[in-house]
Amino acid sequence: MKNEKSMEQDILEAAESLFLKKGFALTSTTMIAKAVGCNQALVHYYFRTKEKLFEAVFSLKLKIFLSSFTQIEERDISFEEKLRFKMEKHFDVLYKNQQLPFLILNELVTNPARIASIKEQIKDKIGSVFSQFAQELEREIEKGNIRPISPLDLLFSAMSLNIAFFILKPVMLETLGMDNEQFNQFALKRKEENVMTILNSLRPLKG
Amino acid sequence: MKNEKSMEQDILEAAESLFLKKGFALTSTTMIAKAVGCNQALVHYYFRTKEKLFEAVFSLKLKIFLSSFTQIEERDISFEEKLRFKMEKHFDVLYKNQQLPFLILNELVTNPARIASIKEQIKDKIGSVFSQFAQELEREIEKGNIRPISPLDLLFSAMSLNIAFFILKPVMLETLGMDNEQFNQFALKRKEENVMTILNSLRPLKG
DNA sequence: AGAAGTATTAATAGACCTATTAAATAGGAG
DNA sequence: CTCCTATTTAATAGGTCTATTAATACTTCT
Repeated sequence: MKNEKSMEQDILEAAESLFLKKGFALTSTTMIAKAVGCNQALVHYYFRTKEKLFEAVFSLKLKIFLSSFTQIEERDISFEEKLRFKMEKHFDVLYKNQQLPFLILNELVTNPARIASIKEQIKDKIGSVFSQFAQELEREIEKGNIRPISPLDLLFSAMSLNIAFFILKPVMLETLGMDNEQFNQFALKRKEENVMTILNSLRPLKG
Repeated sequence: MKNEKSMEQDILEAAESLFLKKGFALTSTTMIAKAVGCNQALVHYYFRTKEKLFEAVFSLKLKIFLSSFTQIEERDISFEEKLRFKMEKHFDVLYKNQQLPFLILNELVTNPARIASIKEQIKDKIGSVFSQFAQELEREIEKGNIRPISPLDLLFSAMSLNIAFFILKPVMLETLGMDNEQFNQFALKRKEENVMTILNSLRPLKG
């Protein structure tokens, strides 16, 4: 009947859930243990320190989060279509990990030391993906299909719209009086709206 | 020689700075006292509890933050111009209070109870401003000057671009290896880029 | 100067947290 | 059954935090 997976896995999952909800500082190993239903010392037995446990959770989540960027679209489709797919993929990943952006930001702000390790994980992959993206964008601009814009600005705008939506979720729930179901409903529309906003904004200026 | 303002004011300011940097949970009254150079008990003497001290800081900051929305543009200018001014104002307020979005979000996530009081402060003003905005937008869409879009979506997109820029500041500093000066430089360009992105995206679809 | 009030400090209670240690228990191999 | 190892628990040291209390310094008024 019971979850026979292993205590270690249970602890990891409880930790993940709590870290995502509360962040590192507000989650205690005592709370994690209580959530699992085991002794608090056991948390330390498996992961030695709270810090190490957090890293186990965090690096896993970070990989998921970055996957939406690093995947290269292989099919032979237009730049705009590629951009659309990337944004949709990005949005989907966020949708499935709604608290993740907050967690990342929270740790970035409160414990910037942690950024160093992130940087390493990101650098290589992102670098090459970005330069390819920049190249393709450049070409489109030259062809006059797209208004002049720096690749960084474009990437930033696209990411901002998606990320902000989930970051601002708690604001929305409260101020608009939504529940989770309504929010998810809204998210479906919002995904398309974000894509539209970016694609429209890229149209060349005059004619 | 010394700052003669009053200890109370000093404490408030130190608290503000620390709360903005670290958030509520990671700021201790001991740290605040140390920053001011007074005894820790004094912090409690003036503000009774850490919670009350935080509220003093927070509600003040919140008013500043909301001011960019609630101000109505009086001049007789086009809808697009109004939108441009509002976005620029919004961006400016964020620029002057760069850590504020994070603080608000942080407290919203970790202590949602606090949202209740925010809601009250927001509701009346925002409500009327929003409905006027919606009305004007509706008219522009009917005239064919702007593609169909819900006022909520538009507001959200505009806010998202601005807020995300400052929320993501720590990510940028690290991954792009910027310093504060470079970030501020980038912000100037980014303000215009955000406005452009929104305005361009609003152009009617076909012709 | 001295009394009365305010501002500030030192000391500490009580709660909770992390991490460690040592002891209890379970389950398999011989 | 017995030993061995891995898992789990109880107990606790040592730290930090908030809040309170009692004592001291500083003002002001007479």
